[in-house]
Amino acid sequence: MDNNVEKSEAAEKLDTMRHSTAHVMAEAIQSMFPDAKFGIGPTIEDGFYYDFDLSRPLSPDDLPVIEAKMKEIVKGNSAFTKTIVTKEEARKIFANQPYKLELMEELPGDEVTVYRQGNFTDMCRGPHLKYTAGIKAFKLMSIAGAYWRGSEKRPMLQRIYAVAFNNQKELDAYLLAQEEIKKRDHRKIGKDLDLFVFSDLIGKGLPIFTEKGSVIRRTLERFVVDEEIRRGYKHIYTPELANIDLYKTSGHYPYYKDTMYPVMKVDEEELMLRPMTCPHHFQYYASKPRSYRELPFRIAELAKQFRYEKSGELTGLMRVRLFCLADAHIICQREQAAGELNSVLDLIEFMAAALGYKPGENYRYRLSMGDRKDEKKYYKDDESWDYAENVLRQVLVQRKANFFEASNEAAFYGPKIDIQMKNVSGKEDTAFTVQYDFVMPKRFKLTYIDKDGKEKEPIVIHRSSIGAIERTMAFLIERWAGAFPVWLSPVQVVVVPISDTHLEYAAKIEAELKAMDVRVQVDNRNERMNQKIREAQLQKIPYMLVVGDKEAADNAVAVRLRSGEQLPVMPLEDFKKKIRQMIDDRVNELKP
RNA sequence: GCCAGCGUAGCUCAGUGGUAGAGCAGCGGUUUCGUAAACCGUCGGUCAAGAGUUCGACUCUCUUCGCUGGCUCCA
Repeated sequence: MDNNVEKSEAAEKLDTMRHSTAHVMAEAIQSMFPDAKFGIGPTIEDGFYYDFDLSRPLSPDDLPVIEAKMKEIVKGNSAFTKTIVTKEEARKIFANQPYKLELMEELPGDEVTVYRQGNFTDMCRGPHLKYTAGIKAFKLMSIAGAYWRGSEKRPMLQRIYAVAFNNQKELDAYLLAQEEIKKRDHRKIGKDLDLFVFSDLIGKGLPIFTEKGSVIRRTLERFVVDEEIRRGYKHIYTPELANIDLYKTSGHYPYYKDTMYPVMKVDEEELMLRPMTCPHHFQYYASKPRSYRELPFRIAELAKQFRYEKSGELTGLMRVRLFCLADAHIICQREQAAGELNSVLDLIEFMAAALGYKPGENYRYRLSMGDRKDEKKYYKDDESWDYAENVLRQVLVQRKANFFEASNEAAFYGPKIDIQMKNVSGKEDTAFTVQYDFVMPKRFKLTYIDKDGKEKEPIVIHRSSIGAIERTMAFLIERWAGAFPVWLSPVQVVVVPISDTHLEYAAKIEAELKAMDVRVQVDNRNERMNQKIREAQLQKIPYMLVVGDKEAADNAVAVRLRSGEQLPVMPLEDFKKKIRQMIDDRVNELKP
């Protein structure tokens, strides 16, 4: 407990120092650009940023100059002084600072606090250090454009991102850690391990999965389909192209227009590439009258979806323009919702565990609520919203799930539970999602005949078990830094014959492992064993079987793990049994 | 899409107004090897594309395309 309090005090001190560093950066900017207009300069994880409106664009070459100026200011050791002024006075002080004025007018009360150091004055809640010399170790990292107040319709300011720490050692450690993080980037590993590529002729945001990448993808897809069928889903195929009226009926069209590809006119029809699967699945449900006995009606599909993403939003496999969602829609009675939600979360947790994700550590739940006041964005039906939000929350609470709530993150048709995962650079993204929907059944007039013979309206749960395959692969690559669990490894075993005389025995091993569906290769190139081992290591192949005279004579294998560890020589039959079991059990360790 | 930066061989990178370089990979040999790089030879680039400035452009300017970091958006 005490430890925690101390920690949070230390964190607060660090936060104050970072915020003061932001002011010093602003002062440096002011000295270089006397007519600079200042936006906001908050602290963020590891540091801070500040937004400026300047007479010319900043270039990365400016950063060292600004940094030097900042160091001068720190050395000058001027005091941070706090004054409370009336808004009337503040309007005079910030007469040339339109952004500050805009912010001030929105603050409650008649007074604002103003901090000054040197000849720089800023409107700021504080707190700040006493003197600039309290600033220890910082580094300006990058410049970026950022819309004022996050709105595309407002001017774009120039933002400088910076990090700051208590001492140089911590800063160095941070920078080193950043280097390590870059090495895990799925785009780099995707290239190194030859998992996916892009072609300018095909188009941006449209990846090609190489043979190796396709092995991973196929393995994931089979895993999902098999597991879902086992859990009572009907796995189906629906068209990736549909009449525009389908999305007008669903109500998606007005919300999704901007992310849908343009209409294709074919004869008298207007067709669209689908941006989502739900309406397709509803058409299957609606193909004939349904009984309450058929509910919950669980429809699943590995569904390709097409969404126009702005070019600047595309990132490797993380964000693409065509993705394959492990999608499903559960049509059920309202009273069945809690039970179904629990099964869905069971499935999701099962899948996540198989991929090596631990709840709380690698992912957390976000209960995403709607903003009832925003009637343009969310369907109006307070009773249904209340019911749905309560069911979702109750399920999470009862499961003792690690979750937090977020407002204004729901779908237009209902609240949802998002499974939030951090990518390698700490950016959190929605990996999977579970949505409660009380709108679509009305739109599509979905019904079932209840016990009493009357038609009733079901609700729908939209859910994804492992999300979009592309994004999930991106997360997986970064999670394992390319050293995938055996069951996912594109090549599971490489046989390394010591010399040409062992090629025959190597081929025999290959044939036997292949016969039991193990992904195996013999490295029969004219290279030295060391070279072959090195390359297998770099390719992160889990098992290397080194075979020479001894092994051939005993029908044995010397097993080297990609960790570098060497297992005692074992009979080939033993290795076969072991690896088969490792794959079947989807074990995340290599050592049997 | 917006702001800034980057784009040299399959990969990693050097070169900065005077007709393009290295290592690895590839290919051809030699070598037959006990746990992370054998040796020799050789192929490979209209320096992202197009236009302009210049006696001359990979190098300077503009446009387009792609990528990166952000913003906006998102599975």
